[in-house]
Amino acid sequence: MPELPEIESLRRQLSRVLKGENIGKAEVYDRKIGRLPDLQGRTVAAVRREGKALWVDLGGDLALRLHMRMSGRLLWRAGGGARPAHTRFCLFFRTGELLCVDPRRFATLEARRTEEDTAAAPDALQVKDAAWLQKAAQGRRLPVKTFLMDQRILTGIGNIYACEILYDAAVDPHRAARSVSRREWRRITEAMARVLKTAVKCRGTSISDWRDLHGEKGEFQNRLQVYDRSGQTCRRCGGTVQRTVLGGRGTYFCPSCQR
DNA sequence: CCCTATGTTCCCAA
DNA sequence: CTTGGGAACATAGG
Repeated sequence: MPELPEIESLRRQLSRVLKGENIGKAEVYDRKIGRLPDLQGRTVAAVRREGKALWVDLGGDLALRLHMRMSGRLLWRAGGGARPAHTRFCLFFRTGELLCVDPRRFATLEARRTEEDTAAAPDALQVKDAAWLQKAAQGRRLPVKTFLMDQRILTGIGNIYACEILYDAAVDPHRAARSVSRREWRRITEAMARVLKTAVKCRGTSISDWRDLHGEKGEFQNRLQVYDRSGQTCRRCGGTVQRTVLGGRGTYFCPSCQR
């Protein structure tokens, strides 16, 4: 479920709660999520984000890499108590517990060496160069929306924010990436920064079950312009928001003002 | 039974 | 070899 703004919200909250704290023990309840070495006594040095993945640096060369995929959630609680359904692992600290809950079991957890952090593609919040995007899109016939969601090109954008960004930029998500003009790439670049920064400030989009580290809803669902609004009136031009499918994902856009 | 779901990866055909 | 589309992964909810 989580995209860049949701993961960035988790990162900030995790950093505040975990930095400098020592791990008492780690328990994995679902082997499918991954395996862990003995982490007893390890200290959290930093929490970083790489696209939609979280890195928990544990000093030395050791780090945990966590990816929430579709339904993963992290929950911090000061006290103990019964584990929620679908809890996949737990890290215990003197100050509380960090639980990972993931109904669909797509999330991944791995212990890795810090140097294995091989960030190849730039973070969507760092991309400010329309010319660079246009170059990357050169010759590509795939829909511009699918292009923006390709984590090998740039990282962090998922289905909701791809829809919102293209709406903000007034570009039709079906357009072949290579057909997008420089002016349109400029609009997309600006929309990307605007939408993602605002969504981070709102601590993400709680459309169904996204909750932050402390179980709180985000606020960006109140500011969505197209996502999940099919059949409703476009706030910009009065047209009707349509839903189509691109790359197997529900895609929302306004055919009258996104060209 | 059908469809949908904030993600990634694999397979296949062109 | 590259590109793009679709299925698969696993589970819950409407």
